[in-house]
Amino acid sequence: MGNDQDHPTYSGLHLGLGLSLTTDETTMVDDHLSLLNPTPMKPYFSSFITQAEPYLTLGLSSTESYPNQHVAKNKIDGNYKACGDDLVDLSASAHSVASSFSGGRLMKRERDLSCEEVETEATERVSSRVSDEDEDATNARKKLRLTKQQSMLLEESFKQHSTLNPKQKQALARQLHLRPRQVEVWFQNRRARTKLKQTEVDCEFLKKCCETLTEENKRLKKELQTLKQAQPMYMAMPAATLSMCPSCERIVGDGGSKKSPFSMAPKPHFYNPFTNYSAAC
DNA sequence: TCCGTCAAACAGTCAA
DNA sequence: TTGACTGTTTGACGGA
Repeated sequence: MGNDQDHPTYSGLHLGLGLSLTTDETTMVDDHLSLLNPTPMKPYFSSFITQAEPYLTLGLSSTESYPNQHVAKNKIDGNYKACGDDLVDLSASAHSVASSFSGGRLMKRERDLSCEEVETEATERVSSRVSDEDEDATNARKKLRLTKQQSMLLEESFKQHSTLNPKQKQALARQLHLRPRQVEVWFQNRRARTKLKQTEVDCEFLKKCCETLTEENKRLKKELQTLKQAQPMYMAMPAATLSMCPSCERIVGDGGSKKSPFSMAPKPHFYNPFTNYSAAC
């Protein structure tokens, strides 16, 4: 594979009408989930099995016939998809390019294709560009879009364990028809983005805490001001004779043996997640 | 393995 | 309806 001579030279565009059945991949996902989870999501996946979507494909039949060849070249270069144990010379981006000429909906449709279908269709459409791929494989950033099934499977695996040992990585890669490196990268990104999301959540939480504390501080200052105005004697009393109970926050004089006439009302409860002093009471 | 970054793919919006 | 534009998501890469 990968030789121009192996493939016929196409001329012009071809239009195809087909019916997609995703039973093969669904079975694969289902099998895997049954391993991961004793109660696989059968009802959900059964919808895939029973789905027979008609679809329309508009393919490019010749490299020479690309209406915008430089764009196509950029997008196809260096992309490939691994199916089974062999690397198949095709590109997820490449069939996006092909489908992009026929509209966004088709593009979306193609993301849901099973690996086998992708292999068949994309091989037909882009195999004649292999020489160009080789040419620019080094300087083009490879990018594929995982199918829904692949993403779901990865998500399921991630739920089980957020890191993979080499054996698990290999197994998952085989199962998903991806390279181990791709699985590894997916997990790296997933971990990083989970962490980022958690950081954002924490940040929001802290902001709210800060706001609440600021409000509380303002309220207490105001209360103190009111007390100062109402009870000038309060301030005249030597500080050494006053103490505050840390639990109920009442001000007591002389070690608290007798009740102070200046006892403050208990502070409204404010829960501080970091220092929950009220527990000491 | 993590982190920062790039860039393709995609979705949403809006004017013509 | 369509194409341009913009913002977001996500696969991939290189360095620490």
